[in-house]
Amino acid sequence: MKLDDLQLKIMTVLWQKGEASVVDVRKALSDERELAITTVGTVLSRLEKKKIVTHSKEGRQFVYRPLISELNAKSSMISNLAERLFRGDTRSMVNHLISEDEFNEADLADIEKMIEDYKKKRSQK
Amino acid sequence: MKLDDLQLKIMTVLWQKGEASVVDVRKALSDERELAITTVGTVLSRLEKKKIVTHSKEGRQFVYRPLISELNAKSSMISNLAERLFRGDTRSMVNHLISEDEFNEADLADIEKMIEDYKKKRSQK
DNA sequence: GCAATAATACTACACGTGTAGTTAATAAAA
DNA sequence: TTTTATTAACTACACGTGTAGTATTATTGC
Repeated sequence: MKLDDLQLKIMTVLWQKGEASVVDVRKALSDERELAITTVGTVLSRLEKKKIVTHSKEGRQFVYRPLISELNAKSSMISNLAERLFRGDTRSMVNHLISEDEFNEADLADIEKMIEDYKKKRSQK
Repeated sequence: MKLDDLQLKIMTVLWQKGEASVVDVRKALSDERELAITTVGTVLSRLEKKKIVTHSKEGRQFVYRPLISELNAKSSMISNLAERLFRGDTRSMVNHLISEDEFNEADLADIEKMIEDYKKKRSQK
């Protein structure tokens, strides 16, 4: 799956709120960008055509809900990039992040902790 | 910077070979996709317009060379995604990879080793 | 009941990209 | 020298996306 910029912004609002009307979405984004209501509406119906969201009627207005989870969407987008950049080898992607992304000591320690935590969690499952 | 699918494929060839003519690029990609020479040419000149590659004349044909390194391009694309998905927090991206990407024990060990190696390398610089 | 308002539906347009055909220029072959 | 092959330039078109105006429909306040 692939979400372009505005699409992702809008999905983020839906994930955050659980559900939202066109007006809600527009308002949620108003800090960073001033969009016409129709713009938000258009994008939302396109997302619906692609089965990424759905809507139900609440009075006279549509309330949209995501059909895919944030986690899934992110995973999918990350895998997609890993596919494109590292022939699907996500380990290489992690390696790139570690060795090129200017993490400081503390960040690295954090990451090591994440790994330990994850190992622990997994072993007890 | 942003490279779409075919663009990235073509850049990958250039990075690999250092430089290549339109015919070379086409041939290098011929295993996975059969493209018209003009298609490759069109994409290459668009990339040139965007200052991502340049060319020089070799006899009657153009030889293209990348203007940006593979490492830079990848970093940029990864940062871009991290920006979009995690508000720029690459640590979160690593965390997502670790906890959602179904790494096995060996992978995790690998990653820990990468971190150690990187730390070591950095400390002696 | 009618006018104003609010909401969605429909239409439109620019831009980047993938894709490739057609044309023009040039070099090689006959 | 004329024909043929090679190469790049130009043109074209479909598709997805961002963006929003206009039209239509439904609601509500008077």
